[in-house]
Amino acid sequence: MVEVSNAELHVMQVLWRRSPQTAQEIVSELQQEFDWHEKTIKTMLNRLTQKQALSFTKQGRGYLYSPAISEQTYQQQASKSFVQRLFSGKVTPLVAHFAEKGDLSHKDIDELKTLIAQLEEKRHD
Amino acid sequence: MVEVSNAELHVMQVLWRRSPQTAQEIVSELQQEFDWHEKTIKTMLNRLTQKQALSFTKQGRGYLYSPAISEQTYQQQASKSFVQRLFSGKVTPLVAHFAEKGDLSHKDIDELKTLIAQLEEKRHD
DNA sequence: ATCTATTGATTACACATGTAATCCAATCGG
DNA sequence: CCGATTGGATTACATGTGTAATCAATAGAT
Repeated sequence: MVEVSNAELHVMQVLWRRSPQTAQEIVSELQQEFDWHEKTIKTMLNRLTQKQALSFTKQGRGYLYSPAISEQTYQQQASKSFVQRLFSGKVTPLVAHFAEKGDLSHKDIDELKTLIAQLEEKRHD
Repeated sequence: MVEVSNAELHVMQVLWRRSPQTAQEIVSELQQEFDWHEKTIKTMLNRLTQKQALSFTKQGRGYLYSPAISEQTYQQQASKSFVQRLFSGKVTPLVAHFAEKGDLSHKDIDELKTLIAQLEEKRHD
């Protein structure tokens, strides 16, 4: 599994939202949200390409960057390993924690309910 | 928030299961599962006490270690920050990923259903 | 009482990460 | 054409982590 660090994840997220983008575009977008130096972001771009989390094509002077792994895939792998580590692979206790702390809105609960209903549907096979 | 590393988490988990325990007991238990040198485990005990994730009381030659943070608390904090990072704080998409990959058993689905039902109950307040 | 084994403390060392600065080649403005 | 700028590559450096080895004090064994 490609290991993306905390800070690097923010870079990935920019490119998951829109790609391909030039370094300069990525830098601008990230600097709206984070107090990162341009050089810092370049370093992360470099490391991410080395890890093959990003790919790029040459465009004039520089590169056009794109994600080399999809957000879906990353989320799935990361979620699975997280839930494995903390909850022995069971996702329900995690949801329960959110519930206990009142971190679930009515909307969240409704969405979960819908999701569960769909799962119950599907399990008739 | 107390930051517990990956390897250190396994040490915490041993003490969450049973505490207090001596270093020797912890080492024995961990070595059943991991190929870690005694010295390695001692280092982790040391770092965890420095981080105040573990506390200890003197007992003869050595220490008796105990968790200084509860598993509940740790799980809650870690879950929240994980879901924040990857899913903007929404837990439903995470569950959906598990669902999609068929990583939810019938039992999991039933448990989730029960949990949701309880939440719906409670929201009449 | 002395030697030895054990325990926590300190030190070690490579790799990852956060956070840049510097270097070098290509490009753009004049 | 030439100097300034820009982009990626390389280097830097502190801190965290995985994985121990060494040190020093103490408790047992003889």
